[in-house]
Amino acid sequence: MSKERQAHKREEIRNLILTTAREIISRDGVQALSIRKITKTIDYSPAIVYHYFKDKNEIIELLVSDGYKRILDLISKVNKNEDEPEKEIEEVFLNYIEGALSFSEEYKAFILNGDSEVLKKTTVLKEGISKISPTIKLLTDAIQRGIGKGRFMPGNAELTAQIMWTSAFGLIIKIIFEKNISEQQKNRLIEQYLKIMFNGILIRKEEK
Amino acid sequence: MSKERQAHKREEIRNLILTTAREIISRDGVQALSIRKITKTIDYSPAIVYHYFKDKNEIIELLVSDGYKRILDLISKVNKNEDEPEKEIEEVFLNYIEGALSFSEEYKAFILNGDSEVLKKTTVLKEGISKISPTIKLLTDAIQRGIGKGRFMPGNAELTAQIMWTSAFGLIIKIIFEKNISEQQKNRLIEQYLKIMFNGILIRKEEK
Amino acid sequence: MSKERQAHKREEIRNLILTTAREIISRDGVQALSIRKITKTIDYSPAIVYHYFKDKNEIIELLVSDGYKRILDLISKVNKNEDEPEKEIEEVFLNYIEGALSFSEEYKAFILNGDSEVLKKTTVLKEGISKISPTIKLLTDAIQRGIGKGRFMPGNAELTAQIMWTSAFGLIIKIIFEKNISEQQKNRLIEQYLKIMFNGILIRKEEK
Amino acid sequence: MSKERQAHKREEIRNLILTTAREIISRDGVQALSIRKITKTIDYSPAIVYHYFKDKNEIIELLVSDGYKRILDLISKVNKNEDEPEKEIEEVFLNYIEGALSFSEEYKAFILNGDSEVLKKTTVLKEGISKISPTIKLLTDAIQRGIGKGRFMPGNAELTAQIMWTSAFGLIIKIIFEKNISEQQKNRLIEQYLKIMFNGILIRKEEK
DNA sequence: GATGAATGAGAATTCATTCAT
DNA sequence: CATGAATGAATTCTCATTCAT
Repeated sequence: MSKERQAHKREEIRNLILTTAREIISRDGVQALSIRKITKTIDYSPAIVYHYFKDKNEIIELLVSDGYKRILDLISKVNKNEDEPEKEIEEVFLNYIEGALSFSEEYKAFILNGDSEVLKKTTVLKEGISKISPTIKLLTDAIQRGIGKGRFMPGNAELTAQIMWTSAFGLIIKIIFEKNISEQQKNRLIEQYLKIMFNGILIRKEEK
Repeated sequence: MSKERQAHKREEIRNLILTTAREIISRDGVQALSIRKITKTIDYSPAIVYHYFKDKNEIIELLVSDGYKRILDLISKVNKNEDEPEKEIEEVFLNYIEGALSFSEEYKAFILNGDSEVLKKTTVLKEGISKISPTIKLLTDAIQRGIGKGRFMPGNAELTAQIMWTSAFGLIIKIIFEKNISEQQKNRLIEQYLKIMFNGILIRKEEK
Repeated sequence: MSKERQAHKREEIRNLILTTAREIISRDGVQALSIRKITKTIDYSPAIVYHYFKDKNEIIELLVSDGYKRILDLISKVNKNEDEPEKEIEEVFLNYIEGALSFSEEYKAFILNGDSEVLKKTTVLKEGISKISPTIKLLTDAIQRGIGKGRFMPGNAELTAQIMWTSAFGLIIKIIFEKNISEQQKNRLIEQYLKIMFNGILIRKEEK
Repeated sequence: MSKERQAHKREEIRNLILTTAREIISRDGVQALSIRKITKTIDYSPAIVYHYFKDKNEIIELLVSDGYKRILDLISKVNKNEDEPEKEIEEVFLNYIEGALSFSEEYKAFILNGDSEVLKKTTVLKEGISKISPTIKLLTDAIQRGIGKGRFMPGNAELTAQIMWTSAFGLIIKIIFEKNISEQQKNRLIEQYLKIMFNGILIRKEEK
């Protein structure tokens, strides 16, 4: 077998393991992942895993950072909109929500993973997180821009980003858990989410 | 021993088991609950559990529906405020958030439980849910009142209730998972949550 | 089954496990001891061990302290001999050597065990050990007495005790390893050991 | 590549494997030696070992008999001292003890190896061994010379050699096992060992 | 009503070894 | 000559559950 062929084969089995792991996590949650389950599915001996990965943790971490990257990609493709940052933010969240829902079980598994390694990457609420997390930074920047332009209410942009994010997150998780939500209802919810975020529910005095 | 006495004793041990299970879940999370841990704590043999419960799952389910009741209690104690429904809603959420955070591990276990039995009770997003779920009904009513009184923006009150609920839910879950959020930061986030819900982030044209 | 009967049965199985473990250690060394080997021998499932013992370590520790106790017993039965401490010391070593050889494999396993828990109990060479180890204390005291009485060469009694002990130890270990030493040769070696030791520490009449 | 060149290369890798194995044993003890550890260190695949050695055991045995040779070398370099054989013997033991301690893990592995092949080489206690083992022969001869010269107490020189050897052995093994012995205490112990040994076998002036 | 005994299944790893290439 | 793939057998330990008593 040629070297490329061999490397190819190797990569194939690595991917087989990763894919199987991902499927198990999607189906049963990350805590249900076990080496045995993986290898039973692909009809190999459990020891084979240690041929391709250091340990179970390496697999989880690979899957996590992969999922993380996918989510980042969803957001970073958004077009800058200098004049109307709300349009930009809307696009971010539409992308994010649609994307998360499209690989929902994985999203659920990772974002709700209590593992401290995973948590490091998914932290959102800490003060100053907008300097660390690319997602929150992107949001915070857009909000700050909106404030600067006099389009958004003045205030702490990071806090606003955090609430917008956790609110979207809550909606996504609920949609994932409640499996039978119709497409139509889903869209109405997303629309309402955006409406409230941008306008709130209160009619302000000045408006009267 | 009289029959009542016996029944009483029986009830006592059942409660002992349930209470211990609840403590373990609160401390270490639901996935750390094991029959052995329960019975070691109360100094009984593991087998005793099967005298009082079908299996481990029954215990978890009981705990979950109990937690559900407690959450409902948190909300239903809120004082009606006819003139300013937003005050009422604010109180609902403050109660709800504080309450959920005060027994956080239980809340997490309960609300993120994938079991279909449990899901029936925690459903929130379905259209028409405001006629079924007391929580959402309460919220929807208050919002409807606000709209009627011309204080809230017109629109679908149920949808608004759902978004407000899922948004609070997302914030709560994130606070629970990211263990090291300071009390101060927590309060700032809750405050910002309420501010956005009520006012949104956008400065509306009419306000200029 | 009566309570005593039950307790008896329990004790029986505990002992069965311990005895089997001891046999394995004697045959194959302490590092070859495994839960599976024990339970395969006694035809039980591996899990049973954890019914009777916390973990594998507890078994080893029990066996070790048991062996330790046995050795201590060998020595502590020795009669004090105030006028001629050398007689007393001789008896100590005769007892010790004979005793160690009578459960030789166990002695070997434990005394050569590199496990730090075990080492704590079998330490001999540290300065000041005569205040800790009963064995060395007993020896040191007797030697000190001999020095005081003008029968032994003056010097550091603890050091002397340590060398006498390690020398006996070396002899014992070698006898155990070289399985085919005849009874006669064994006795000649022990005799020679004592002869060298004593003529070494004893001040002979002519020197006075 | 020429045949010699090839053989040379082959020998080189063999030695690389052996050297690495020796290092692992010295560092972590013989029971920690594993094929994987060897080959990971030298950046080869585990399978390579089976090209050069039958199995893991062959490696250990080679290492052991090599260690034996090294110990022999330590002793055989000692200078003959016709007039004062005790000086010669002292040098032998000082060399032996220092040498053994300088590659302690190997010494331990070697001397405590229960393998019958190895035991043949390390036997010491059999009657008549002084005609077979070079070490004991060397010692016995020196002692015999001492007796002949009227400097040592008359008696069976082989037995004396055996006791001197096993006593040194016991001290060495204990020093190796009890890892934290200070250099100072070590030297005191060795000194005491020699003092006891010699005052034991030496006929002192007063006795003449 | 209570429990001790017992287990089968499963968890993650590690290891020496074989074999086709 | 060298190796990557693969495995079977071990290792310790945990757990939910059953059952005879």
